[in-house]
Amino acid sequence: MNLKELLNKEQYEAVCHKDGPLLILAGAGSGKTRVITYRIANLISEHGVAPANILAVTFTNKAAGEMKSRIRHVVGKPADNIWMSTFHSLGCRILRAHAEKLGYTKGFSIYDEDDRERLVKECMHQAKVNEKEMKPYQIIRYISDIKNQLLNPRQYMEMAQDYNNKIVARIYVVYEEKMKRNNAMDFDDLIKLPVELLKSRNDMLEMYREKFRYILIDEYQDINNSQYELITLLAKKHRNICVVGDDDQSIYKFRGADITNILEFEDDYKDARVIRLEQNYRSTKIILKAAHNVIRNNTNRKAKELWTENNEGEKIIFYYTDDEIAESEAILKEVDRLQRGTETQLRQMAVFYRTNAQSRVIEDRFRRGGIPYKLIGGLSFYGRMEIKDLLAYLRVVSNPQDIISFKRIINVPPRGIGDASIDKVEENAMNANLSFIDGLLAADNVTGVKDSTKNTLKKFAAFFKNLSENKENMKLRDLVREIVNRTGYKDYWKSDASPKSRERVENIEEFESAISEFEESNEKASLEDYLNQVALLSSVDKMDEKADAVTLMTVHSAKGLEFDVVFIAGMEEGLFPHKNCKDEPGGLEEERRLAYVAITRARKKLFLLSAASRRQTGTKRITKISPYMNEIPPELLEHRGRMPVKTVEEKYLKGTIEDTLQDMEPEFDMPVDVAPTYKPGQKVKHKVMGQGQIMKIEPHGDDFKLTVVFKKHGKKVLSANHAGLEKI
DNA sequence: AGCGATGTATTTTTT
DNA sequence: ATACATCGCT
Repeated sequence: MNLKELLNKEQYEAVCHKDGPLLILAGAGSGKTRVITYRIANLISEHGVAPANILAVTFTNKAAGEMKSRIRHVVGKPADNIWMSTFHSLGCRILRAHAEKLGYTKGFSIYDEDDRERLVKECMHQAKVNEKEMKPYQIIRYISDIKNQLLNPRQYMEMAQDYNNKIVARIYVVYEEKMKRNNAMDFDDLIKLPVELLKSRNDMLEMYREKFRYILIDEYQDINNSQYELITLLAKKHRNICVVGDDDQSIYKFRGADITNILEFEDDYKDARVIRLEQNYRSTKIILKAAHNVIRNNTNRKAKELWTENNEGEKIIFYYTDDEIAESEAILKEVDRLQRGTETQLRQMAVFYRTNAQSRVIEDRFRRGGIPYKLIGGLSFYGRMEIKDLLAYLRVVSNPQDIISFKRIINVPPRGIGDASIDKVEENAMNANLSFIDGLLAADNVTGVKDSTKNTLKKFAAFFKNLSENKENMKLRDLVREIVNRTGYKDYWKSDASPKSRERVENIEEFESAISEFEESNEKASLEDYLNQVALLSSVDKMDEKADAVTLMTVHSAKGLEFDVVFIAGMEEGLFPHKNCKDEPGGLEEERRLAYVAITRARKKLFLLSAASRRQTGTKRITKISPYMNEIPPELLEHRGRMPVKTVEEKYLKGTIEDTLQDMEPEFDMPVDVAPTYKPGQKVKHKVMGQGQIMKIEPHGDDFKLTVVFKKHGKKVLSANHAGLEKI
């Protein structure tokens, strides 16, 4: 392997660096993956480092798998001994080996946000917190933050000062108790608990420090506090830590990612070597220039500019459409044209959007237009209700302590078991110090539950107890078949002929074949392995590389990927940048980084789309073009679709009000049907002022403030209820 | 007690 | 639009 020929000067330096801390600042498309894989291969083949002594953390399991197979090409089978995965998979692997030391068993469940919310609701109930006071998902956010700070309930209790924090503290205590009783971990635990293990057990710390002599972390800019702690603990002794990242691509602040980790790496390791990769091999000059002109508006960043030897390329297309339907139409049209006209394959095209909700319209249009697509994230296969139900059935078998999963499926399909009965049985189990499943078996001791219900409960529990005891001897597929048939789950959906139910039956069958497939390709895998894999695979991991179809995904999911042609839909103020980011400190800068990430995914062709109006949660809103569009130099853009128009006011001052009626871009942020009587653009007549046009509607108490431009008197602000306007 | 129907608020992004 | 809670009916 002649590295000098394969790499540029900086890449070569990074690959050949052996011992000591190394920071690689790798811009978008600068060949980072290449550097990581060659560096690991080089450590093994040139420096004789044992693969088992290498730990590499990547952002997706897919990236890990790809790198591993490339390394295998160079060093062969020993590459399998490298620990290469995401942070959460790493944590899970450590915990599976040492669960008992922390008071869990190996079969612990991993709770996703959905399970967490169910649990939090129970906790709120138990801690006597009204759901109106704080919403469950807010509590989850708080708890997640607390766990990222590695705080236990007792520690947090002492710190909690203000009203909200005190409420959260009360719930957090109950939450942790219940999690432990359910033998369950959330995503945050998968990092927090390994840290606790290493901190409390010196033998464990020493063992893992000796094992992971060489550590490599990708996407370091998106690491949160607990992940930082974990890595720092492990790396402190040998200090062979190489981190790779780009401060301009930090987009996960909402889940605790802390950009200062990368900005301060050189303070943590004073002797750190720093290498910058600034040559871009991915995009055209025009795309790169546009990206730079957007990101340069951020103040909190390391100054830098990527460059490329690639072609100038084509102009970026700005597509302005009437509404989101027309937007999807435009995307479809362009996709179709590219697919026919050039050599671009569908798999080389992607549509990005800021929020998952935007995907539906695009999906519909693609489906009707006969263009195959793959949807990443959102309500994907594993997010479907029926699949989650089946997974809950499996989790009950794997972890009979998992009360949340039990409750999910205990009355699905309906067996006449209601909340009241469950509560009574659960309370009885608690008092008698029984597990939930044994509590069900002991249903006879409970008062106030019908005999028929008791029998159902007992039968139900006995069935799962039996499966749970025999799970080792059963094939996974048989386990699933047994569950699906014996619980009547499939028949339940089959009995209903609605298209929705038929789809569910199909999904159930697809699940059965998916599990068979898993079993065939992972012979030694247990039920627990399967459940872990399902819980920890990211949406991008589940992406089908082979299918020739257009990819639909959020900008967040797009990180680390690249496509020949990229469409970014919904370039509108309030959507991208999203309105919820306005109040958060640094929120707008983070949104801009998101835009930067989105733009830099494109190799050859970039489409940016805005719709003049958009329906959101049922109501239609007039939109404004995203400010990021103004940051891109106009000479890089080519316009398609309807023309952006000047404001009503501007037009009015120049011409007649009639001219403005056709094309206008009113400035308001109200649902159109909130003010039933008035609409922006509506021409009105006032007793004194005469003819005018409504430009802006804002809520004002129970009333609305109307901004009206009158022909004779210019702009006035009036109260909707008192102005006495007449529509004309 | 359990189920279905009606009314109402709404989550940006993800392991 | 959709999910979810609450309410009233069986």
